[in-house]
Amino acid sequence: MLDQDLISQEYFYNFLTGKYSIAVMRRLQRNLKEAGLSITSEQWSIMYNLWVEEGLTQQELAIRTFRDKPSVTRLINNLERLNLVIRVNDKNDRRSNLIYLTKIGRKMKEEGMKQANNTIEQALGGLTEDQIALSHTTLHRVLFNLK
Amino acid sequence: MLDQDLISQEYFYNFLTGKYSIAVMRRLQRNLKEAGLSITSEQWSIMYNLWVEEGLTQQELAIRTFRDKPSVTRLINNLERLNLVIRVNDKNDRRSNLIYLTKIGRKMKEEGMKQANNTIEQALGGLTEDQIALSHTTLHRVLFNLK
DNA sequence: CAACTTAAGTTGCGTAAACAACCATAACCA
DNA sequence: TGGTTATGGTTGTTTACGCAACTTAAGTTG
Repeated sequence: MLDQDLISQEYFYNFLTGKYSIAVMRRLQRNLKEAGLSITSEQWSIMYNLWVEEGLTQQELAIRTFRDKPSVTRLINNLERLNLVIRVNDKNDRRSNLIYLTKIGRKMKEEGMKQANNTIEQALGGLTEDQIALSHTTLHRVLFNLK
Repeated sequence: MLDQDLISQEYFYNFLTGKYSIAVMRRLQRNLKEAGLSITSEQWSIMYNLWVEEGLTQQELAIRTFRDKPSVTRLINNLERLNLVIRVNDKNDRRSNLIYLTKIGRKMKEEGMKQANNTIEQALGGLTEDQIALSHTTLHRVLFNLK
């Protein structure tokens, strides 16, 4: 095996063990904290989806965040305890909870998105538009393959 | 904002919340399980580094797996309980533990690597060599930026 | 409409993460 | 050489994850 192959292999295994995403999520966490937002990167991913659209069910949030139902249940529990979201029982389907933001949750959007964009800039610094677009395609395919 | 921009933004935020890596790690976990290996993907990442080189310190494993020291302590605890690795106190530096594989741990290499390669194939199916090489460059840069 | 299946959410259990505080040993240096 | 600093590892606390089992409500069908 050539050296080049070894390096490629290492890249694959880094990918496999989440090294890249650990790095990104850790940075997001840090940026949120430094901006005075005491939420985790996992909680951020729920909040992000609610900033885009309120009144989603937990099921829908699970799909959009790629987490399982129990994880969402507990994330919502914690966010509810932080007074950032509330569960509203769906009148039409009493099995479902519709998740809405509180005033505090809505107010957090501006700074929350700012820190997210900040993190992305830090992560992608020095890369060209083309490079970014291409890895977009690649990662999209990965998600498609594994779904 | 154009639709295309919205899609790009979504890609960024997926990246931020670890969606891709959750997918990959979950698949690795599943493949390991189906092959009868009862280790987690996190444990796999420790084992992988030991399959490459035995006798590493926990500190060195922390660096190579991009995890913090307490995480490695507990991963090694669990792997030791599974009789896959052992801690050997370093005679030259009594603060350090050198981590070695047991016979069982060494025997696991073949199937463990097979399932890893399997997972990578599943994840990257349908992508060209060029696409893979390019996202390699991109992700490498990300790691460099955030380190 | 009763029996069966599907769907939404919760709970239990074992594992893993980050961060801070801590202990023991080694290295530094004045 | 004695005190300070740096390093390797562990422990405590809170949060999060995956999987399986469970409850309750909806939908399906004979």
